[in-house]
Amino acid sequence: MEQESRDGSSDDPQDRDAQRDVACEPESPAAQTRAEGFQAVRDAHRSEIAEDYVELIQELIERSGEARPVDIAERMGVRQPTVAKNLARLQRDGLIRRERYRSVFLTGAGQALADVCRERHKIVVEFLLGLGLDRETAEQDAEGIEHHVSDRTLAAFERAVKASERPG
Amino acid sequence: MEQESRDGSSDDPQDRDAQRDVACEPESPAAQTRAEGFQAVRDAHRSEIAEDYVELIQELIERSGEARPVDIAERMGVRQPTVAKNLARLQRDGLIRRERYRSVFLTGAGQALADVCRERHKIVVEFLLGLGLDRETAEQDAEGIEHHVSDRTLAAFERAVKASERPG
DNA sequence: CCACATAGTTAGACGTGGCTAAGTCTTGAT
DNA sequence: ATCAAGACTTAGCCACGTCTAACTATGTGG
Ligand SMILES: [Mn+2]
Ligand SMILES: [Mn+2]
Ligand SMILES: [Mn+2]
Ligand SMILES: [Mn+2]
Repeated sequence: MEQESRDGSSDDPQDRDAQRDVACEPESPAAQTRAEGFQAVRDAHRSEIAEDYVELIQELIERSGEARPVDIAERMGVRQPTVAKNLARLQRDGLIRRERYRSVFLTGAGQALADVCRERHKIVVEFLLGLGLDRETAEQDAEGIEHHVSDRTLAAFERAVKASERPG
Repeated sequence: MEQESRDGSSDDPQDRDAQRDVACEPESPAAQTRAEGFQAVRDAHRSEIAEDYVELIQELIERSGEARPVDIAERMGVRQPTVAKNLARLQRDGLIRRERYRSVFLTGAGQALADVCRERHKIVVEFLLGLGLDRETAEQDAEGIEHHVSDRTLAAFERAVKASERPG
């Protein structure tokens, strides 16, 4: 149970991982590379609420003229005080404007974020539909997947959507 | 700013959403369906740590004979006390066994979960690779996406992987 | 056999994001 | 003009998941 006993001859704690990687099976990312992946997931989680809220707020405003907390709560599937707290964070982060007892509006930054998220959401949904999934499954899975799709992967999704729409 | 003013004639609060859906643009899930999607994402987030940990623990045991907290911490990209707390939750939930100052082992339930997660992880990675992504991007995005892929979507991914491997 | 490096634990802080209960504001109906 | 219903806020609770600082156990090597 001591840090060098499994690696053999190394005296330097720095090269433990390199040693372990060559000593074992071929397919495994370096520990640090792996850690970056998990870090990226944690980062995505921190922006997820903001992204989903501004997207929904934008849609509510377009479709019904205003975004009321009660409607946000219903569509997010949470209680009103939860929405209140999250809206306070969005305001703190400069994504929305609001006055007490009034509906919510997007700032410029909020609009910009909403535009990006809506487009990304649309691409992910269409990609999943192209795989043959029903709309409800596509929508539900996209709601989670969208936050974990890198630019490269989103581009790949977009290519696949175009490829299956154009020549079809 | 009152709950019925936009829907027209309804007196019954229950059918607000149906009314709104027909009144506006065609493509938008019902509020409740949408809420289920967000709920599914929140549920996935609650099991995510457990899934990634048991998967990593299984791999460490297979590759080096034991799973030490310090190695988990390095690969997860977090500090040791974070691992300690998460392992305590895993133990509470019956996924791992451990004694103080010793390494970690999976229970039967932990093994079963790890098996499922590893297989799912592999399918998602291979699917992304099949889209033409580099291995590092595929691994990193898969680390997040894997937790938001329903059974149906996973099956679709698997079909796509087989289709691109077999005839190629 | 003992010291020291390393691993592991504990304590305590913090922010997020959920909830309930209870209060306050607004507004349409009477 | 009032009032009741619904929307919004506030207060306070909780669990999770991250961190730092400080302490304790382990086991190897001198
Ligand atoms: Mn989403
Ligand atoms: Mn979305
Ligand atoms: Mn993962
Ligand atoms: Mn994984």
